[in-house]
Amino acid sequence: MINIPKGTKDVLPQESYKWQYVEKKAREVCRLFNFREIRTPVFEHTELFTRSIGDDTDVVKKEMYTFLDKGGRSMTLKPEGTAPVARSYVENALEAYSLPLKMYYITPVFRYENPQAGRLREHHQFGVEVYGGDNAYLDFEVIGLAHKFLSDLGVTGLVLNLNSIGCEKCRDGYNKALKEYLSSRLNEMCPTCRERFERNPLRILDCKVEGCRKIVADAPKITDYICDDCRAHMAALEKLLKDYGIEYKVNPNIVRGLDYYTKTVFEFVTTALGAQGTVCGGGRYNHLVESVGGKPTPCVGFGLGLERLLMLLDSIGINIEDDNRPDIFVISQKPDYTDECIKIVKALREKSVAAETEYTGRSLKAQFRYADKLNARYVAVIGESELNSGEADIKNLADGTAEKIKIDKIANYILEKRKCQSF
RNA sequence: GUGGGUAUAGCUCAGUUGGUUAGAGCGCCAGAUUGUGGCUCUGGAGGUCAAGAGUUCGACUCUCUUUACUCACCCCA
Repeated sequence: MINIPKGTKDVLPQESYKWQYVEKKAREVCRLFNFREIRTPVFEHTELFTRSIGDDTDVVKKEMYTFLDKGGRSMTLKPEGTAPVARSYVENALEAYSLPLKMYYITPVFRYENPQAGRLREHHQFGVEVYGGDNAYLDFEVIGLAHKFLSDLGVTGLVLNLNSIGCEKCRDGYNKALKEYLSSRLNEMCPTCRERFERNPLRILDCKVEGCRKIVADAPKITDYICDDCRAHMAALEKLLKDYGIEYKVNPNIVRGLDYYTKTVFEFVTTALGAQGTVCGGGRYNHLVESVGGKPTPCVGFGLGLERLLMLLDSIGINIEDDNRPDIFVISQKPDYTDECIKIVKALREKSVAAETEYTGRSLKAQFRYADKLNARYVAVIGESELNSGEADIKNLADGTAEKIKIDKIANYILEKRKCQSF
């Protein structure tokens, strides 16, 4: 017996409709906002990620699925969706199209981590990217898209956390101030924070250890150090969010784990999923394109975890309709009529009616039960009398009513019903 | 990488101080006077009790090891 690899999940036939629904909603909202889909490979040259995400991040240091291909090249399964888009943008000279260029993707991503609630080794992200444009309107466009997507799905209880981590200029100054403040209390802090002090002091702001949190509470705030330009950017974004009624909370402690972020960072967070509450995270990355060899091009985008979103929909109790079901199940009264049933079903399918029948010669009752399990809308029994008269009872399984219809008119009957009941 | 928890039927779980043939509910299959589903009733299939070793006359039950899963830390979606 071979098991599924740790941290991965099958999407089974009885639940795939939920994925299809969410993906369809994502594509719809992207169409409304004029974002076009981009698809990139599942694996890339390892260097793409080390250069863009940053050598020093956890993702690159310990979470990548990296392997040598048969030509001895180092390849990595994509741990996130943004860097491959940047690579493609540069490689295909997408700047030649009108900017800003707005793109989205739905893709699996891979990180070698220990799984837990809301965290997998393979998960799926819906993400959007805007290339070319540094003003807050575009940040707002991206956040607004996420907001509309989530609220169209009926998601409640998410809080939009917002912060600015400044550009490199202000971040340098802030890092200096932060380290100065922390250096005297370093021995009171947890071992990981002591390590972070050298590597990435910003991250200490995010520590959950009680002692560290107390120290961090009085630490200098990034908001006091960001430059006029970054400050104005943040203010403009906040004004837009207020003007359009999108609630948010400024959270000076949110820091993202990928080095390419500048200025705006944001997360949509819930408390309903256990420890992993970030459903959607994103921000601005104005130097990403340069880091993969392109011209300076400001960008903004987000990634949204589909597994976490589905978990959230489930916990809220949002009911998604399963529309993967037959319009009609054609029952063979006796196994003798299987050929006739197959013929009828074929004709129905030609007319765009989803039709199913019995192949294994089961009893009438078993076929009814099966049709019921499949959630078929209608059922027709085909036997001697039907074949003689050319008419069959079309039974509505939901309410048990039936109408006598000519067999060659069944498709019309169902298409007519579909029009009024919109299925 | 580090901690805690769990492992018995397809699923959710019972299983007495160690004792003979390991149970229930749901699901699946089949019947309930021979051409009509859902509800009800009856019957059936389905388990190396995670694996290995040990203690014992005897282990699902006790001990050890391994593995898997799970939750949490770190970090992220």
